[in-house]
Amino acid sequence: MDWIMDKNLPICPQLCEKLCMIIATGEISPGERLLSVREIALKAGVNPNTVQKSLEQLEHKGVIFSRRGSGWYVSESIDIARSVLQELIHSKTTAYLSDMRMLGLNEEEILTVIKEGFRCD
Amino acid sequence: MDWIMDKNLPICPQLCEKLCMIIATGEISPGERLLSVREIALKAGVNPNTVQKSLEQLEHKGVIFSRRGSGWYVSESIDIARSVLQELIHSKTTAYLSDMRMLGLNEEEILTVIKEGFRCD
DNA sequence: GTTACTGTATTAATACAATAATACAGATAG
DNA sequence: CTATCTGTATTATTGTATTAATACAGTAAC
Repeated sequence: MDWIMDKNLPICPQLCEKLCMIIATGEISPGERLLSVREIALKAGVNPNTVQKSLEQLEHKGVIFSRRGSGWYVSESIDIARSVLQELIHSKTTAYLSDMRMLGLNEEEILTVIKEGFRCD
Repeated sequence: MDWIMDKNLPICPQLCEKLCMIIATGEISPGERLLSVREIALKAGVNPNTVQKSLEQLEHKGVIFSRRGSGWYVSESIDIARSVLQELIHSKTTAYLSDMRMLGLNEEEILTVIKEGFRCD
């Protein structure tokens, strides 16, 4: 995991997504401990308060839980993390398609620009 | 043109996109006058200052120009507006593809979620 | 020339995200 | 027990987007 953040976009959701990926892919298993708030903040180059906020949001969704004074731990199942990612994929796709239609593209044209995007990296 | 804004997203770029669409589609022709700053603000339900800022950004790109005391007018060519839209399509697509890869999807899976998105509206 | 419309500029207030700097309390290893 | 690591909470500050309320100057119609 690279912990490279885009400083032009909101930090908090970026952190949530990265942490979810780590958990959904099994890089950290259920019951295992995450890096500490301060360690994540250091690695990502962001404020500990922002990390704390992200962790609390994931806790609210049931992805992780905290033991005060000990650390943050992955919940018993990674299905929650996976469904959070699925929800993200769905909402981002819906927003993208809405944008493209707003910009005057039909379905065929959308597929064309997507495939063009595949070639240009 | 509907002038319905998403209050959860930044207003200024939304206005720029809408105005660009109006011009690129020929709804207002080169040399023709746009609605006044205050009229747009009223129709879109936003602040006149925000409209002003959007118009200045489009002026900087050469899409429109202003005549003080008279109004805002579409530039002689609509090619500029069209290229601005093309640039928007490209950057939004690049950002979307980057997101999807960050979320662990490969090209085939991206095409799948796009086509699913077509069905669900 | 007056009126009513334009664009333009300025200042203040509000809301929010993120940072910064602490402080405190629980956990754990020595 | 103590030191040091944890999470947690609080307050202040910064930067940005937006709103709000004006004020001023140019344009156009009458």
